[in-house]
Amino acid sequence: MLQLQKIRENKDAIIDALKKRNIDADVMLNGVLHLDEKRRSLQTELDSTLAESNSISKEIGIFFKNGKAAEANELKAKTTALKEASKKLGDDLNTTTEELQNLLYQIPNIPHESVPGGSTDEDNEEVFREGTIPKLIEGALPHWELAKKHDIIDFELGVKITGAGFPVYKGKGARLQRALISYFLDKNTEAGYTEIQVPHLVNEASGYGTGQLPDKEGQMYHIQADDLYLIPTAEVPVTNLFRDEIVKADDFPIKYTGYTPCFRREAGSYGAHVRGLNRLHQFDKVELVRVEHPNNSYAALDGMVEHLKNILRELKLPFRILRLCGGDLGFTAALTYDFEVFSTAQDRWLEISSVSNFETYQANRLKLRFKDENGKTQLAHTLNGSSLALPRVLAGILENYQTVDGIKIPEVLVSYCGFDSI
RNA sequence: GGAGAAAUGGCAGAGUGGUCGAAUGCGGCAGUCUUGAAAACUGUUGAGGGUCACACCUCCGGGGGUUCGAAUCCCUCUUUCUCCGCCA
Repeated sequence: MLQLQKIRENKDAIIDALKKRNIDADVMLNGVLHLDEKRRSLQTELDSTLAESNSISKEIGIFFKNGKAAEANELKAKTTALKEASKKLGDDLNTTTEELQNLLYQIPNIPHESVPGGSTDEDNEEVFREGTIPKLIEGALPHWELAKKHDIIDFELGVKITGAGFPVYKGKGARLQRALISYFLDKNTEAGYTEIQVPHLVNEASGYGTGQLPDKEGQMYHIQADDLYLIPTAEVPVTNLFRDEIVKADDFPIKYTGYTPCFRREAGSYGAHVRGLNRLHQFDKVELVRVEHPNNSYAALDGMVEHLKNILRELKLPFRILRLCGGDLGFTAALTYDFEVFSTAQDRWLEISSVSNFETYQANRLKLRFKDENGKTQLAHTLNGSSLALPRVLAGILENYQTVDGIKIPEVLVSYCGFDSI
């Protein structure tokens, strides 16, 4: 959520910046300013009404104490009108505040100045590429064929017990999954991230805190009986640990990593691009979350990018990094880098990580603040990134590492797997 | 799931209808003393709205109510604790 004060001060600059997202925010922002003005004038009016009735109440108290009931009762009569007025003003104020809030929820984050214009993923800007794309053996297979051939992932079995998009990992497939999770967590904790295990279900307030609600209402699984949501990413529970918190400036950098399954309804997905592991309703992911001082958040983002590069180098997977264009940028992000691994057998790039700086956008909703050098409280910056999303890394490994003698396991994973080929 | 108790500032904990945004202690910060530190002493120390700055307003788990006036009384929800039941 954007800060009201910034909208008041920089309306035109914000409208301009939001054009990168291909939206015309003119009407929305004017609506915000109008409601804000209305809210403040109602607040002022209510405050003075309350101030008056407060002081009368005090006088009444004093009269009663001194045994002057007549005078007290005379004053009581005066408060009736004030009470009615403050009730009405209070109701109006609440309505206006709610309208204002709802409007603010609809305005996405301001893209960072480095975000390129554009509307689709084709307009994303490639900023880095590394690794050689391997020449595949004769008759190389896509991962869903390999999974079947070696009986390591069973998609049909998942359909039977749950539905499409819920695969069952078996034998070496399951073990490889577990190996990847351990390997990622180890790399992250070595880099100073604290490992954490969090609930996989969150309440509504957490959904609003990180911005999945109301923007992505239909994309989360919702358990109606208990009004809880299955997490679409560990970002939600981990970042919400800091909801309504005021941290100390010395606490920075705050760095967490956690493994969770992720649940996504993916309503509206279809076609060849969702085959196999490419798009699932349930998948595993190891996540990085950081809370940073505003002065340091972009350095932190760069640090996360470098960290992920190292992991992909160790896995020896060819990858590239994209800076997302305005049209492809997530609702809450100011700047996002996507990491993609090249899937040789599918001849396409697969997104395996998304690393973002949200600046104060999430913090404003979360009320995540810190005391700065002058003892003033101000909003912190939040960041997160996948390190990494399992299924597509798995797909990349299966496809890129296939040989005539089976699938080789990347060297760094052998000790985690306990075998070197499938 | 059943019965009872409770929820107050960073923490502990007082406060049962009126000068209570809240005693006191601890912690934090600043200062005095000290070569320095510790101890001791002094001061200071919640959040949000509003204002150029004050004033002023709101917040004692959430929501609603009673009252001129609510941390305090009533209703409701949530959470925690104790006991019982069930259980990985």
